Amino acid sequence: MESLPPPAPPPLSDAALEMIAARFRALSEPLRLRLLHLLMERERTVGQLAEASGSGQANVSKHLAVLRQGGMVGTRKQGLSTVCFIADPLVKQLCDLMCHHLREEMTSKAKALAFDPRI
Amino acid sequence: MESLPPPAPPPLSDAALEMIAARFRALSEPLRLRLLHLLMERERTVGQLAEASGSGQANVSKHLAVLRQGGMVGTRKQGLSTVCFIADPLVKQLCDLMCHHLREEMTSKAKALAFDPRI
DNA sequence: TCACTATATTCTCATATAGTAATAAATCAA
DNA sequence: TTGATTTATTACTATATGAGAATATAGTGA
Repeated sequence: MESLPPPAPPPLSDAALEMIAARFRALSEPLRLRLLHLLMERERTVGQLAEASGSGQANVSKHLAVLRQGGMVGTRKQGLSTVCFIADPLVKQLCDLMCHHLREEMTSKAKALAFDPRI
Repeated sequence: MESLPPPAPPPLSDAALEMIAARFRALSEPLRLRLLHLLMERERTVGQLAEASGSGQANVSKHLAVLRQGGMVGTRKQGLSTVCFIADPLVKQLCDLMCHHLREEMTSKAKALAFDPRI
């Protein structure tokens, strides 16, 4: 069983690390996070995402391809349009965790500033 | 309380998205994940991480700088050495979640293959 | 069939990043 | 001080990636 120190993490092959890294990489672009955020609200077509995000159609389409390949976004054809939706609820958990991470760091930095407010 | 549709996500500024993306980006490299994985086992010096990861010293040092800047790894000087450690337990949660995400996709793909084992 | 529309793809360019080698900086021992 | 050791930094190269323009593809309707 586990002894006192941190439970030993399971071994991880290079291939597994590469796959995990690829998924984090899919979440490492602001525009892709913006698209995911918009999709958490409701399903949208590619065109709607382009307009709502303020980015070009080609660019949005390419970023959506990355998210689709990462298993985070799904699509279905509806007439001419491509309707996009969040395919994996884990995406929201990941982003929430990261937001929490960020918030913690910001508040700790704010505290540090409060101790020395000469800037 | 919550109504039926997905709870509306809070608004997110471009600046916030950029910061979140930067943190995911820090986790988007296989070598950095390898370093984190080694550090989950126990604290290690830069040199130990270089040897254990099989990468060069300069490269490991640069990747550690990224992880430190992302608030994921902390360091302290101990004589000549720099001892590195996981600074934020959230890192493990994030990686566990992503592993889970990956595992789900793999098993679903495996099932898909099992339905048509002609390859 | 012929436009028209929505999306995907390709091409090109600029920028970012990983890796390595060389070097600088800091610490310890003799 | 001199020399050895550990880490950080810099310079360089190769590759990856984001953005936009142009084009291709496919569905829709006249």
